Amino acid sequence: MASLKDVALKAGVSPATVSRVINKSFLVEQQTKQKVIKAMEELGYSPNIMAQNLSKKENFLIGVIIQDICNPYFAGILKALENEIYDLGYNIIFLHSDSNLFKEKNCIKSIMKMRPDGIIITPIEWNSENILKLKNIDIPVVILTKIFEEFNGVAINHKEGGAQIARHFYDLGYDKIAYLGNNNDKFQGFQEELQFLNKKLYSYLEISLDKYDFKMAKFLVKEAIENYIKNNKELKFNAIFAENDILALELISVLKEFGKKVPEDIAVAGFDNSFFSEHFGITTVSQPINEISKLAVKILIDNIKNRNKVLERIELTPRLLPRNSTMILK
Amino acid sequence: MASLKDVALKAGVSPATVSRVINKSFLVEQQTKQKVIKAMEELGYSPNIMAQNLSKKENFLIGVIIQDICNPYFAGILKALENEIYDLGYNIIFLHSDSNLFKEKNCIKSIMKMRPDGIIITPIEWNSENILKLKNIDIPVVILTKIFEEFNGVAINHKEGGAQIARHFYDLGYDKIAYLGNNNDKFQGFQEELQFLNKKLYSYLEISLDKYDFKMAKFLVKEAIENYIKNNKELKFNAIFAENDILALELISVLKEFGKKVPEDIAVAGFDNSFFSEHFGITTVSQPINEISKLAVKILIDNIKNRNKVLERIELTPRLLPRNSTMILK
DNA sequence: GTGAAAGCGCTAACAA
DNA sequence: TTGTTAGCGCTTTCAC
Repeated sequence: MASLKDVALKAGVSPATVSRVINKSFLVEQQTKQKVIKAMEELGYSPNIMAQNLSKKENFLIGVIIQDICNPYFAGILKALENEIYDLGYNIIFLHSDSNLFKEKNCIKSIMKMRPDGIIITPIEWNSENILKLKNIDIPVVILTKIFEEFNGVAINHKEGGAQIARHFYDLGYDKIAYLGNNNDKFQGFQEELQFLNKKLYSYLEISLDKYDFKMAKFLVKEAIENYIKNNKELKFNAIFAENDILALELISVLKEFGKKVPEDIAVAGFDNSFFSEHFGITTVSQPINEISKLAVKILIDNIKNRNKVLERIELTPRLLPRNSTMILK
Repeated sequence: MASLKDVALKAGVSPATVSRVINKSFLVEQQTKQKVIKAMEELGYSPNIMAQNLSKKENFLIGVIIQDICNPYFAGILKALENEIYDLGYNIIFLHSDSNLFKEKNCIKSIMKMRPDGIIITPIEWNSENILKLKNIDIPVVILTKIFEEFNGVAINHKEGGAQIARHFYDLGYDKIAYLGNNNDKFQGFQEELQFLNKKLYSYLEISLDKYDFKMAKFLVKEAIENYIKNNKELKFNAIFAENDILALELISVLKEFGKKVPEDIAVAGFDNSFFSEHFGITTVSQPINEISKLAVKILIDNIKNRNKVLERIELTPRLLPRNSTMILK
């Protein structure tokens, strides 16, 4: 593969001039520029970005680590981030942690090797070792979809989202209210609001974190329901909040398998407003993906350009989208 | 950020020794190795991959360009590719062309700058300029989900997939058969099989390629249906093949809006077996994503290790999955 | 088993 | 406006 030196030789100029044509072409005379461009084309020259970055301070690279690219919600975030980032002239290094803490660790390691100007990450776990490690690096980091004490972050208020579902169930008169998922902020907000309304959580169907994976959702849901039935003989709750739309989707099919009608027998609500939830009429809480992404990039770039900025933690308000899975439409 | 030199200084050894610890640690004595490792940890050292790659010939980087990451089908491919590639000790540079030829061009440009050892791409268009440009590079390329004359490639036989849908409609007795999508191999196979069965395509609802984007699917489908109605007064076909599951999904809701029942009034079939199609009971054609990805990586690595190999073009057989959207289940 | 030195492909002073 | 030179952080001969 042709190098800058080859181009210089072919064009009969110095390497520096070729470099100028690439980076600050306004500094070079029209005529020489044309010679150089011609040589580049003839050689099919493409600058070696590794070498470029080695000799520059800023390399216009932003690392993005996404948790589960098969989840349309995260795919949407990545796409929104891309749009923002490219517009600003930066490039993205995307890495996929695949909801796996070990892989996430490797993602962070890999990204650090590339010396990005900044990092945006949707972390798998609250306060995992992986994230703590990010505290001690000298590269700006923005955490997405979760808020951490000592990091920049953009997220919706998950507690409020959970609370919205609780109020929704309450308003509709459901009295045996369950939760399916992990013990997280959504769950906390859900539970606190129930308490505030003088209700108690009727059942907690746990999905253990370390096994959680998009492809396994169906299996996990089934397992959770079967466990519940083993312990309680039958499905006794009449409303259930699943921590995300994928779980909700799977839950609805599993409930059907067990002869339950949704929402007549059991109401189901999800979270995220993934693209399919509208089609399925799943009641959910919408996250403003574009706004989140836009803010994340803004904060990151601010931090890159202007170090030692104070941390920014922005919480956006989620919005309940009531649909058929909790309400019988007339 | 600490450099190899800093580590060498701190450990009291030469840079070369530090490099050996990183790459060929068996060549260095236990004791020195420990000193070096300690220094690396204390400095939080992480090798600069840009510099590493600059001085190596092979850099264990594979570029992957995906067409539409928000489409679960492509997200699944990316994930499957990742698993294969990481297992072999390579890293992935993922780029997203977003079903946009201009962006695809930039993706290719960017990837070339990184000097990957190989490239895997799901191209947007048959024979676009972008793809033709890949012919003249000295890096192995594997094309996914489409088969091109002069490239390595892995795909299902799309014509056969289309034909399967045609036979399915025929077997079920549908007589007014339509197609929604682009003029591609699926469509060709679909149409040819209809002809073979002495049927004619009843209607062709085109979705123009350059506008096609996942997020716009709903809009495009609606537009196509409205156009159809404008020209034909009412929806006259009783079975329709949408070129992928996303279109099929959107189509089903749009048809419902127009008062049609699926499949009683109109049968709908999709393509890809995206994860949601099972839940919706959408008849579809399944693509063996894992097998495709595994083969693609295998071919690519073969080509990397062993240049001047003959081209490999593998076509896998798709499989029809009949579901409720075309058949009334008893 | 280890170090010195050259070089990967590029950019960025500095000089001319 | 252009060329010369040093150097980015690493690997890799070649000596020792």
